[in-house]
Amino acid sequence: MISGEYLYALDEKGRLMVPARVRSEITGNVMILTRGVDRCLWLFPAEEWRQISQTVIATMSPFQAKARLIQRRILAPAQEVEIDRSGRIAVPQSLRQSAGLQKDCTILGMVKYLEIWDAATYASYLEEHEGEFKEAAEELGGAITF
Amino acid sequence: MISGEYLYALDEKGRLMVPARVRSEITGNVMILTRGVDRCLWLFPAEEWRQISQTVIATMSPFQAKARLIQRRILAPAQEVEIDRSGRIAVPQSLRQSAGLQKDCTILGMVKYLEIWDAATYASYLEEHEGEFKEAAEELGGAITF
DNA sequence: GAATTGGTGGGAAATAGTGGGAGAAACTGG
DNA sequence: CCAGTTTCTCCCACTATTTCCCACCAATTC
Repeated sequence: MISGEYLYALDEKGRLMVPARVRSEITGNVMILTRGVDRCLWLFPAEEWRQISQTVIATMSPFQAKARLIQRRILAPAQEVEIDRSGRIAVPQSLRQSAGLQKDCTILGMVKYLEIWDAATYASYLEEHEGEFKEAAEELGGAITF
Repeated sequence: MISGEYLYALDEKGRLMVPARVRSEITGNVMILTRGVDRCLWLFPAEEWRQISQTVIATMSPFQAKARLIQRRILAPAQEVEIDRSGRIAVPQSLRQSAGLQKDCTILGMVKYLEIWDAATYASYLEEHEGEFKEAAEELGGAITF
């Protein structure tokens, strides 16, 4: 169960901390980094990624346009990254660029995976979508009570 | 499992790097290069190509127009290319032209094969299809949950 | 305040990528 | 069929990047 909201800075070699809390929850020191659906990166524990990518691949043919699109946008950018002795990963140039990562990054625990956002981008995303969030909350309200 | 998104430049002799990560995943130093379905080239490990082309051929008759078309468009342009000691392939003029490769090329790992795009062409492809991608992702949501 | 854990920076070796030279092969015109 | 020219292929040398490791600083705990 990965959660928490963290702030770390990319260093000059493009490395980023994986929160200690998260490191202690996963097995091994290899994770999978790929583009997320919004302007962020997704960081998966290897096993979670295996399951998701298998599910996606199983429904895909290179001869169908939609399948190619999903594959190019989610599966293709995926790279294995190794957590070094200090608990950091190297974020490849291409991924840094696609999520617009500058220096400060917000890392979000999304239960089964992590999201990596440029801190400023994430702040404005939250602001812009606050209204939409409240609508979504209303909808859920019908199904969920405490 | 070939993945990753890479940026390399065609040099003046028309040569292009095969990413080191990919080279370490395949056996031998011969690959098959052909035209892809969108404005890109497909680069297959020899063994994968053998399987795919066999499958395609098996379902094709030279007496059917569609079959001839697929064969002309995908099978016919295929060429063996050799990876040199520095890890590059020479991209033949005709294929370079058909994918509109200028200088900077984006290479995509598509699990079983690679795609080679002109970097600018690929960037605009992604932009143009981002909306469509998000719709497709919503649909996937039905199939994939945690 | 000493010891442990978490985070940052940077040096050095290994690996990856780039450019270009030289010989081989292919093409062209006489 | 041959000589001149161009293109291709193979290989090597240089440069840039990445990776690995260690030292240090900060924060927390005992």
